[in-house]
Amino acid sequence: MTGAADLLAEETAYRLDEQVGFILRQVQQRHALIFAAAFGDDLTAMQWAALAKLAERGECSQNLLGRLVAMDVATIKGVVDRLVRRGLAETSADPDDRRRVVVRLTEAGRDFYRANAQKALRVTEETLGPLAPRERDQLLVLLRRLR
Amino acid sequence: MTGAADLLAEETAYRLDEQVGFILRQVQQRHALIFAAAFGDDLTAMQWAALAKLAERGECSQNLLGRLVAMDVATIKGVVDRLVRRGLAETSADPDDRRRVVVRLTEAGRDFYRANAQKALRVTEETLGPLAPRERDQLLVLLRRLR
DNA sequence: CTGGGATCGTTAGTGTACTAACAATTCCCG
DNA sequence: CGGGAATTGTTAGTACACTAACGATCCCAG
Repeated sequence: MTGAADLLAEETAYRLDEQVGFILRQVQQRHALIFAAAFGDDLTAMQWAALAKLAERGECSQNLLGRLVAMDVATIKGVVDRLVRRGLAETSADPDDRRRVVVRLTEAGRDFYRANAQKALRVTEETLGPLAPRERDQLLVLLRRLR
Repeated sequence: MTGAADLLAEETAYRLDEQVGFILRQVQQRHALIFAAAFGDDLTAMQWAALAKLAERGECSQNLLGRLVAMDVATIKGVVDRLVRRGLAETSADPDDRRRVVVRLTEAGRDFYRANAQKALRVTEETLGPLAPRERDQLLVLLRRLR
């Protein structure tokens, strides 16, 4: 069990194409393409995520929103700024805690959400398209454990 | 089977937390953290990917390298520039095709690859840590089909 | 009630990612 | 062989993503 086999084991058996991180990035790329094809110049996936979370939970502080959509403080600020610029969200000072900025959807934001939620579901659908229903469940179960 | 159930079906049953794209992004974030913990300020995952591919295949044009590591022309340029700035890679004009820039590792680049390939494997290992061996295989098979 | 620690938000800096427009080559077909 | 099409690379512009440093505010223990 020693000898040549050990030498091979010591060789750097590193193949980029087999590493999860590399594959993960490519799956993300494909998902981004599908999303962009569906939403075009209207909204990015990040902006949609923030908007959808606001629709789901109602208004909340910018900081909390960031945690809910897994964006750090610097990133969520940019995303909120762009949603505001597009007239889909608005911000105001929290009277109870003057550190806080409260973010909420505008009427246009709520309309946009209602008009596009189905389309967003189809993006997920198309992303998982190559898999059978059972395989999709399997994948989601496994991915969730790596979160 | 009609009535209230139909109304519910028509409701936007969109839950951000259940969408592949959202989960995928969080898994990527965790992987990036693990990579950064292992490689610190030495190199980003992108730079490592390009370096590893160059080690695997030897020199090649910047354009081809980009395709091999799934980065578009603008992105691969930035990554190569940073590898060159760190002294890990170098570029030269291709005498046979004057449009092309040939990229190759320096001696320092090859040393860095040999010194860190095992560490890169451990990053993959740790990313997949929560899964049993059989589950890891399952995940990779499914992910590859979504590429 | 006060002072130190935690929280919230902004800014600056670096590094992906992608698009679009452009210039320089090279290729190939008529 | 000549000229349009395709390939290669650069640049500019927008949008994530994270770190670090900073100021303002809030909270709580002594």
